[in-house]
Amino acid sequence: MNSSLLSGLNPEQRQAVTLPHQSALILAGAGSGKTRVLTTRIAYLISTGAVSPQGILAVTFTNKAAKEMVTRLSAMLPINTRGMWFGTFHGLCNRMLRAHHRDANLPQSFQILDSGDQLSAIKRLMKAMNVDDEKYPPREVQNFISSSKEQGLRANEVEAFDPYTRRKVEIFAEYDAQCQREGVVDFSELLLRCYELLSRNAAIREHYQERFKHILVDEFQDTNKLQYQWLKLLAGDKNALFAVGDDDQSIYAFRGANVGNMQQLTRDFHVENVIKLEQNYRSHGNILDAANALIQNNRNRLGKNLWTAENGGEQLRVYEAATDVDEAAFIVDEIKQLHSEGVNLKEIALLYRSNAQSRVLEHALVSAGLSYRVYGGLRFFERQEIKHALAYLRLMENTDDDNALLRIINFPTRGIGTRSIEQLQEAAKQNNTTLFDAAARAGGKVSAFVALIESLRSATRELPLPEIIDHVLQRSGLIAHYQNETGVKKREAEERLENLNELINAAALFVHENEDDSLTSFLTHASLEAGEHQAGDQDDALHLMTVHSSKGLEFHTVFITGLEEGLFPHQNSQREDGGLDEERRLMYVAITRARRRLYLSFAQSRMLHGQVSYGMVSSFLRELPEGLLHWITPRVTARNSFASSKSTPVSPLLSGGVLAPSPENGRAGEELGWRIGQRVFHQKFGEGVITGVEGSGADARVQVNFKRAGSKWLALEYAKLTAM
DNA sequence: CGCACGTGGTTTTTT
DNA sequence: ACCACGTGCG
Repeated sequence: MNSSLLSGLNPEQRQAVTLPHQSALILAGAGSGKTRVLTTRIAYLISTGAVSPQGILAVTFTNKAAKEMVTRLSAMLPINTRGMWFGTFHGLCNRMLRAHHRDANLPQSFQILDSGDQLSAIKRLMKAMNVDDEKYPPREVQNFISSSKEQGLRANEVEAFDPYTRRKVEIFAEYDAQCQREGVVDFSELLLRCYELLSRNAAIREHYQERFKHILVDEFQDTNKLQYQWLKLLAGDKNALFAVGDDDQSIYAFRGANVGNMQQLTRDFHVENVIKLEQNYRSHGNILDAANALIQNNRNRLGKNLWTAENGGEQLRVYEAATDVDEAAFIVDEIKQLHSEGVNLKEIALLYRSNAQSRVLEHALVSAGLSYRVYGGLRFFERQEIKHALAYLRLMENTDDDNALLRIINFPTRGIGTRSIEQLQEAAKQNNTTLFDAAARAGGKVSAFVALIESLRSATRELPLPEIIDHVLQRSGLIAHYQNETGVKKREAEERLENLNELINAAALFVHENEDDSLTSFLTHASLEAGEHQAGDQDDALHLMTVHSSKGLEFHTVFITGLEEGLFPHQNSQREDGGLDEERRLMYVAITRARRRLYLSFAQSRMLHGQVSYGMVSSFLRELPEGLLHWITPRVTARNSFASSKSTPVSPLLSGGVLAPSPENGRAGEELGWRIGQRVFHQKFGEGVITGVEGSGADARVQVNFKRAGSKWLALEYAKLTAM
């Protein structure tokens, strides 16, 4: 065994890496070397001869994480990583389903629907079923279907006690039937179908159980019920399930992640000792102390406390801005300062709770000439022109794919209108065939389309992948279509042409990197790895992203912005069970992204949904120990008195200006000294902010958004309000 | 067919 | 405020 593998590991990491053949739960805090432990464990198992590389199944959630593991493993051991089963849940299920497509009752070249494809399939089906899409919004139906599948439930297993749900179940059943006819599977179907394959087919199940002696799972706290069942099935009663996760970083309950799987695993697999990795190698002490203090407010934690050998470092810098624009201006100033001190822009992240918040920040950054990258936009394989190109390829591969046909039968336009398409759908239904078959029997322009697809197919049969795509792009008319764009759309079309060209490059790269360079394989790749947004790693640019997408990353300096009650924690989270705890975990994730410097900022007012809204400081900020914080803006506890607020700013201590009240509200009640944005205290309701003023004299009323009690209208004559 | 205008919604997201 | 989507007109 290569003993250098273990050098540099702390005792807990070493214990985890060198565990005997048994199932384990590794509770790995932020920055505790989780990925290192996972990959070193694999390297350890292989190099001690405990298992061959083929005997390992390593599962992650993202392709990026899977790639990272392979890269790090091959740096540790000189092994051929090809043929190893490292991948995402979806990727691995896809692999099994391709290998056993007959047993899974799927065509060999089944196609994968991404969420967008799934939604259009559902809309199309609902139209055919005459379902009122006002009463049953397609998105809701989609959620219903996906979340049912993610619980491991088929349509006939979903409990439906009311007519509304029963109808959705009917749509669910029809949808699955439609997918089956068309030879396509959606994301959750990949998992469910694979689970069913393994549970129903003993021979296949035993084959894989025999093979995968060690199953390792990353980000285990993010697994849903179905994923856990799938893992259990593969583990059987002999194999070792090595799960690494952090319950404090569980931020995906809204998409079905079930933290309870961690507890469940310890029971199901008789895990006696949960190994905790609590030493953090990322952040300075004050940052960790803040994170620890915050997360201690959560109930039902498995429990762990991060510590570091580093010193305390700086205090956390807190800034209270008058407006969102001022907040952005402050951030820009600080970034300029940091940059001049030698901190690279790419070592700085601006985090926010919701995407809409990036706008103001971007505006300020553009004006300041600072380069930045926003994460989480439209991804390469999701672009319209790419989806069109792929639809041609998919239809060539599988003519049953009605989704693909409908996308391109009239794009570029070839005179096949809604009427003709309806006739086709009618005919297909009558003869119980696919749209393509129906089209083959039609005449005129429709048959010309069929001929086009046939000719694309025969002309490209012998060509290598990039040339197939090139041919299709040319002959389908896609290229010509975008080349013919003029006027305002010219620029957009040029970009689309570039992307189409990039698709050929992507195919060339794919052929270079993959053994299986078939079209089916490439199409699968396109669905399952929608592609990182852009390369651009070498540019020195700031990172702008939601707190969610920051998970797993780290930066020298982090700005957590918009720390206002209602925004972060988000308003909508209050309604959901355990919602506030999840928001707190989100804040925990945000804090622990920072290595050296952390800024926390909030604004007294910000533009939200086209309206100025007034918020209070986030309760999360109040949960941080004062001693760790350095208030850059003076800490204000008693605000200007009530009489003076008429003509002076809400807070005279603010550096920036103050919001002008909207005219109609500004007059009303103003003579009493109350105005929008004013912070007030009420004996019964506590702290709040005035969000509306109405009437005058004895009739004057104010609307106050109370932190605890919510929004209320109060008659000024009776209510005892004090300015804060 | 394609554009213009109107309407509703607006937390987080990977596969 | 802004965007995505759908309908109706030229």
